[in-house]
Amino acid sequence: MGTIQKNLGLKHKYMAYTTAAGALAAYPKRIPSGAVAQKELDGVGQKIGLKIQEILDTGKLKKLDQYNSDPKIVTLNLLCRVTGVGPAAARKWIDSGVKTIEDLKKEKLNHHQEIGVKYFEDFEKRIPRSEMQEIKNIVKTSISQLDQLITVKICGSYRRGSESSGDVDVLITHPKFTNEKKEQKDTFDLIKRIVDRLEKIKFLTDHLANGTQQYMGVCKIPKEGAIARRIDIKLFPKESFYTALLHFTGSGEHNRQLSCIAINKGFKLSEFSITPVGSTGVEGAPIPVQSEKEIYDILGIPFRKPSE
DNA sequence: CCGACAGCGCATCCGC
DNA sequence: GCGGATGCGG
DNA sequence: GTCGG
Repeated sequence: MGTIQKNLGLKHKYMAYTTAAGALAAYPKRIPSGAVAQKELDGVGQKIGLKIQEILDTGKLKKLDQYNSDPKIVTLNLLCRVTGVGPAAARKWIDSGVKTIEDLKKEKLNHHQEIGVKYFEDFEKRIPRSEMQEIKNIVKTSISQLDQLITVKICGSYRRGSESSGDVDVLITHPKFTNEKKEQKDTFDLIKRIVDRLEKIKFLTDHLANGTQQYMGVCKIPKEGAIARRIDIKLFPKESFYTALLHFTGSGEHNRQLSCIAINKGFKLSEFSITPVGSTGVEGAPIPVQSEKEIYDILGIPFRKPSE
């Protein structure tokens, strides 16, 4: 239900379904009824409570079956799997008769969508940890040849120790790239130089977005039969690096927990900084941190490695 | 009853 | 050509 | 869709 709401353009309903599902999954006991679910679980209200009851009673959900038997919804869900295609573009094409990915190839697409269609199958394949390690080696080696001072971290589920990942999330920083010198970022142009280099060795094959702070593109291990992978490279000023590292290592659930703890203890934690928040709600200057552990220390909770 | 639900970088579109 | 709005992604 | 002001 959540995915459908998202593809319809109702992203907050999507969030509502996602949190409700998360609460349900995290609940240690069996839920005997929709009413109990609504009472016990944060994020489950009347409507979802009734849906839970229906599933308990009948084993299915009428509303969901209705959606799944609606050809427009089925096509919507298909088209939205293409990266670069969202609710607005999908709706437009469905109205003009597009039904399949093959149909989509004949439409006028922007660059991002062209790449999305080109690698449609590849992008849905998981990346085994062994391949992530190969990718990490290529990226690290190549970047260190460019400038030894650049710090490179592969984040996401890989950093948490997962046996497979959905994409490659690379975080970088440089001691000379600070908030103060950020204004010169266009001349500094670290990302562009890195992208050039990785392109030259045939690692990056296509680009989706190529800015001064953020790159999104496609990479392949340069060997026969390799699968195309989505890769992001993000540059953070050194003051923000460890909060960013924490944030992009996740998980999303872990981020929400930390954020909640931070608020309770009078801080605000984001990917950019950790700041004190006074009782009046006024936000203070960011607290400098030089490791992830220091952030845990500030929050007064024991440090847990990403893999925990 | 009604707004928040994160905020932002990049590509592209739109109006001028 | 330019500034702002929109779509999209993570 | 859910929560909270």
